[in-house]
This record gives sequence, structure tokens and C-alpha cells, in this order.
Amino acid sequence: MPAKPNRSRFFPVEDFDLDGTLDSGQAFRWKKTARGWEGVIGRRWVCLNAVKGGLQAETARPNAHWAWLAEYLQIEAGGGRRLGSLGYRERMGRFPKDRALQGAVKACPGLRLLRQEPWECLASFILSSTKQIVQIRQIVDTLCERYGEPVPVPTGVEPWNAFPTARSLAKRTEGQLRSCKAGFRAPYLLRSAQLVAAGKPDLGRLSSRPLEEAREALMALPGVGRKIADCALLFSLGFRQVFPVDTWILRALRGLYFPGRNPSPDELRRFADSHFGPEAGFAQQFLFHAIRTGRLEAGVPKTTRRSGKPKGIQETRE
DNA sequence: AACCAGGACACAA
DNA sequence: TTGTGTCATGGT
Repeated sequence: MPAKPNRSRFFPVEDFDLDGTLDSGQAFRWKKTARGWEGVIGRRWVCLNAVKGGLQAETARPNAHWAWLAEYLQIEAGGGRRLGSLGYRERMGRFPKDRALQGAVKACPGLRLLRQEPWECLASFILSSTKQIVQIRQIVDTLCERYGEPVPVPTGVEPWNAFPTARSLAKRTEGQLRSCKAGFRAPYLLRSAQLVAAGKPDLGRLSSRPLEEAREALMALPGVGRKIADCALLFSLGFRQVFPVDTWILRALRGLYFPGRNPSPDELRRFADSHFGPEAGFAQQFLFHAIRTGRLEAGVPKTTRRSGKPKGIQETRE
């Protein structure tokens, strides 16, 4: 069925905000250049551009099929009809109809969830703790530069490397990883790489296991707590119901859903699990991006002490 | 120039 | 269980 292998391909899709999605803190390697959004997926260099009616993709080598890219972007692979938008809107239709989330959705049209390589995603988030997104990118870039395999790029494009495999990182020393500015995360990354390289756990198989088992397996890795495990589950293993609670979301939930109160992170996780439903992770990405880009005011100063009584959330009727 | 960043962990109380 | 200090580095 595939046409003859080609280096470029048009994906008809509506409601895909490429800028927002590739710069929303879920993936850390995309760079906007004069050519477009450049990045590496697996061992392939890719350049993406938003064009009328969809996305235009360019690769370095001809592709017999493009399923790998459709999978990453979470859009339909088929050509011809316009696809990808239906599922998108259907999923948003499963969101709760509260004012805060609906505001975030309206503020971030076309924001999408990607499906990344599990190891790259997990390793990136191990490096994310108490780091700003720009700094995570910097560490990841350095790791790729030093320990990733070169991938083919078109002539005239700067060299790109793949994200280093777990096996590659497992061979390094803690000092080497620290010199990539990984700081206190270096031993976590090293030991996790060694375990993953040994198949403990086999990341590729986690996506077909029950959520709790997959989460438990991830949290057994050094440097992987609840939040980082949840990011890997959501962004790379297909568990769309998982709602990672980080400092941004913590403040957002408190400000938007519990004004005047100060629930614990654990309580907020329980609230999120019961409130946001089967697309909770998708909802989280809207809240996160809306708050982080200043399009939605959480308006709550950070506090460590908790007090106050619960207030009902605001509901808007359809 | 302080303050804080898409946290995890060991260790109190 | 829930609360603290610590970890390394750099942006704002």
C-alpha cells in the first residue's frame, strides 16, 4: 500500500499546534530552525513544518512507511482523508466541564500529547528534577552530543545524534555524567541506565501491563519517584489517564480548584484521579501549558504549610 | 543577588 | 504517615 519511498510526506491533520506541542515540556530535543522544527525520533532525523491543512515532514533518508512518525505524533497514518482531528476532539469531549480546565483548553488550541521512546523519556525526566526546562534541554543535548550515535542528516543540516541508549549510558562513569551538568542526578541516571540495559525492567513491555504494575516497576528505579514515573507512563507508555503532579500543577490545582485552601500533593493526586477521568493526562498537559505560558492565572503563591477547609470546585453547566 | 526550578531520598518526629 | 534538609547548577 505505501507509495514509493520518499523523503517527505504530508500528514493531513487539523488542530495540531506544532509550536506549542514541541515546546510544552514533554519532549526536550526539538529545535526550531530556519528549516522548521528539527529533531530525532529513534534513529531518524526529522524536520516538521505546520502547513495549510496539516503537517509536512522531511527526513534524511527515504521511508517505506511513516507509521513511526504518526505514532510519535499520535495522529493517523493514512493518507487521503483528513484524519487525526476526530480522535482529538473526542478525547477533549471526555474532559470534565469545569471552568478552569475549559479555560486552559480554550487557551491552548491544538495542544497534543506525543508518544516518545520510553528510555529517552524516562532518562530525560530523571534529569528534570528541580531543573528548569531550558536546563533539561541543555543536559540532554550534551548527553546526546557526547554519547549518542550520529544519525544521517540532509546536506546542509548541522549534525544530529540519537539519544544515547541505556546500554551506552550504563558504560559511563558518574563523573562523566556529572560533567554533562547532571549534578546530583548523575548517579540516578547511571544506575537506572544499568538496570534498564539489563532489562530490569523491560521498558518496552511496560505499556502492556496494568498501570499499577508499570508504575511500581518504574518507581523501583533509582531517582524515579511518583512524578517522574507518571511522566514516563503518560508521555511514552500510553497511559493517558495518568496525571503527573509537579510544582506547576500543584499550584495550579490549588489556585484553580481549592482557592483559600492548601491541600497536600497526595490529596491533590487523589482529587485529580477522580476528577479528570480517562484523559486526565491530556487534561494535565493543557493546565500545565496554559499556566506555564501565562495564559491562565493560577494566581497562588507557593506555600509549604497547609491549612483551611475544602471548597467545592466551580462547575459550569454546558 | 537572592530565589527557585516538570523531585527523590534519607531521616526525623 | 507527614514534615524537613540535602543534593548541583544556572536562569530570571
